[in-house]
Amino acid sequence: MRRGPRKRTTRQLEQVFKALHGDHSHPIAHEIYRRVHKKLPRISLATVYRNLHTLVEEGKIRTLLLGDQVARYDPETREHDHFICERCGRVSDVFLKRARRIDLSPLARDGYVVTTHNLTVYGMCRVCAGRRRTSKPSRAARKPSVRTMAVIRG
Amino acid sequence: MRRGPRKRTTRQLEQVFKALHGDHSHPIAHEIYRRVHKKLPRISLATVYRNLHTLVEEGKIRTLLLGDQVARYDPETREHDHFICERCGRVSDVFLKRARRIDLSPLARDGYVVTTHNLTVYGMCRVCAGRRRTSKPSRAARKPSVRTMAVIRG
DNA sequence: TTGCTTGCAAATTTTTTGCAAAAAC
DNA sequence: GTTTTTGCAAAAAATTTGCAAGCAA
Repeated sequence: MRRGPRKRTTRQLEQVFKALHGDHSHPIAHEIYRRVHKKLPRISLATVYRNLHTLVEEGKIRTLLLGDQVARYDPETREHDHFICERCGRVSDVFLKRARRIDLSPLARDGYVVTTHNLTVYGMCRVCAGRRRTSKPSRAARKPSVRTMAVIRG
Repeated sequence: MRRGPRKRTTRQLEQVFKALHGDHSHPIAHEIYRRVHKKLPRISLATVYRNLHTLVEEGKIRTLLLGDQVARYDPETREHDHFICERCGRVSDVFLKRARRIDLSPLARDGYVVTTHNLTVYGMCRVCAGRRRTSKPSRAARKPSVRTMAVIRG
């Protein structure tokens, strides 16, 4: 999972990991920077990016590229899927049972060698489904760009 | 699917659509620009982007955000999935039978309202699976960034 | 000490925008 | 003729990189 020189334990690396550990909000790099900045006011965004990459290489966190062209980071490394609320923008972890997951055998029969797959579901989260037409959409985590309206987000 | 003033038919719009029509290679904007540029040497990249957006709004093509933070465009508007070859970078359309697709009912039971979902599969395409360890990976369509090694691309 | 890591600034990459001129209808 | 679209250049937004100085081992 890693090659090259062994990594050193720096305050910056530790804090970047701490900022993400146990969090299920799938923050983007700048949000993580904001969090770490409170502990280490001199840290730079570049260092946050570099440490996020380090953590990904070490398998401690994962990068999520869910379709808004901005990388999100997830400390949940177990296999799981994601649900994106089209109203509030929140990204939730979703654990579908293995048996309920996708049958990819037709691909294998077709000559493809499958290593992994990714499933992202779109719709309304529980909170927003409740509020249905009461309040107007809040763009919580992220601005849903004009484009994302008619997009296949993969 | 559209609002605002009705669109005018320009040579630029026509050529952008032609450049994509019937193509299954999922090109990025710059590749489309390159193609159209042969026909209309004075076209600008901005115009290509604007026309791609127009075509998406009209439902003639789709935007694919598959995880490399670069938008791809697909003239195939029927519901389908994608396979990304981790060796050559090629993106293939994949049509899995409805019955074989994902059972999302657990989500509904959990209070989520599902509108769409997206499935992307990773592995080796037929061509590369044949060549297995003969030739070294070519980064055909796109550079697989270092990051994409340990990423959940969704 | 050695050499990986940081902070800062500048560079990259992809996409969007402002605006006057050109093209559609 | 009026209104949309284009081309060009500049702006934005996200991420990466060069480099001297700082720190971990």
